[in-house]
Amino acid sequence: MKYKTLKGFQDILPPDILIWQNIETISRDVFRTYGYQEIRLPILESTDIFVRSIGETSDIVEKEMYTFQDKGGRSVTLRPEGTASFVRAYVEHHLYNHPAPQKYYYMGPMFRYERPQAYRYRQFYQIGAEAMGVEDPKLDAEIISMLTKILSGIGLKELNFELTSIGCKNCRPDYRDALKNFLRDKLNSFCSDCQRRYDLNPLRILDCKVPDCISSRQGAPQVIDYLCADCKKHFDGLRHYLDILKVPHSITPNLVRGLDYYTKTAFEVTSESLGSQKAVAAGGRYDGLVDEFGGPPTPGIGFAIGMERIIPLIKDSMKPSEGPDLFICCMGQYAYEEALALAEQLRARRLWVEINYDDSSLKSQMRKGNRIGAKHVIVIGEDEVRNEVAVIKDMITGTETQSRLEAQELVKIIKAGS
RNA sequence: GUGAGUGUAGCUCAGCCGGUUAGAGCAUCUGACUGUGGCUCAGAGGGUCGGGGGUUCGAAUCCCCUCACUCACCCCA
Repeated sequence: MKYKTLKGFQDILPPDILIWQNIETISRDVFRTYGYQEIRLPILESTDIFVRSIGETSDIVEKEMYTFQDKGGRSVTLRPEGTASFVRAYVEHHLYNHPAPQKYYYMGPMFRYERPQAYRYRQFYQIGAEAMGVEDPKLDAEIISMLTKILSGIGLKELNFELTSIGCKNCRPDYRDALKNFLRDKLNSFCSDCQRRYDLNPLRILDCKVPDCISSRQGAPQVIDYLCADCKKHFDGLRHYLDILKVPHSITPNLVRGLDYYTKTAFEVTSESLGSQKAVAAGGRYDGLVDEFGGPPTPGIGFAIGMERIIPLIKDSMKPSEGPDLFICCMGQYAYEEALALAEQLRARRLWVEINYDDSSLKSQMRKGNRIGAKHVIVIGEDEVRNEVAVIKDMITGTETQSRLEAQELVKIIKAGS
């Protein structure tokens, strides 16, 4: 094969595309009821937008970005995630001048140059939401509740909802120090990855799956115990409101986020039936990011759902089957002329109509009507054209009904049958 | 970037101790049934056996290299 998609990229074809559309429709409907409006952002941005927000030492920036020079010599990057672009747009269009909270959602592709594996692609799709301008945990609870509504609306079951607070720029350094102090003298009992993480991102040691590391980190200090008064109050408030909204959740203190901009609330939704890449959605609060982009200090919170992660979970239950409302079999030249015109009239009445295009036998045409899943088939030949009457066959029940060769009556029969 | 596994028809796979023209099921198309689908039967089309090199009289099969895919690590939606 000469040409094929790039590694980690994929075509999405029918009938799978119907599942995608279905998920998008359900999501839009939930967003609408919570007052979230769609925003469409460019896929390509200036590189420093991501470097500044995601963090220079994060894995995404260090090794996963699709970065290149455009013809003007500028460094540009295919977006690896949505929030940075969104905040850029929020500041650029002075959206902070509108009444808070400002609520937006987006859906579209993201790009990360990673080694592909199960449920992980280099171009992957996210449905994301961002809410700006409210610091109160009531908003956190609401957006999290909305996320669970979307996921359950899509039909996902048995998900784990993990929640924590990772503090703010005031209390997180204290925790980081406490953790490093705890780890310092027992570092050689950790794996080589963890020893590297010690300087780079010590919080991630808490997430390591190596058994020795798990036992060695027993008794390590937890973020939650180091939250400042403000962060603690926020976190307690969030848990209270989540209880009121009956959003089931578990506290996972060592939940680690890969992006530098998160503050306070961080959460992740996972599925055990996925394999190694099991996060289906994740998000958190980013109260310093607008500031960072040159806007007025504005709190924000958001999440993103990974399309490729949720589709395998619902593929079996969401099996769309579609076929034409009517397939027209034609015998002879006059019949084709009649059929073409008739098809147009029926399509104008919102029916999906297919006609046969070659002079194959009636049997072969019927077979085709059946194969493509037509709900009804009509045969038009010389007699039918002359008498303006034809037999329309219901392909599910097999019953035949006589009808005048005329759009209105045909529509009535077809709609009654389906 | 690291490690392991797999590459034969559109799809799922058999064939692999080397041996005539590379198979099956499903799918597609046609016919049996000259104007009525599904079931059945018959037939047809569709392959550089991932690519290159080597061993050999002879390679899908054995050896080397390479590419692609998959899974896992790292990390993440």
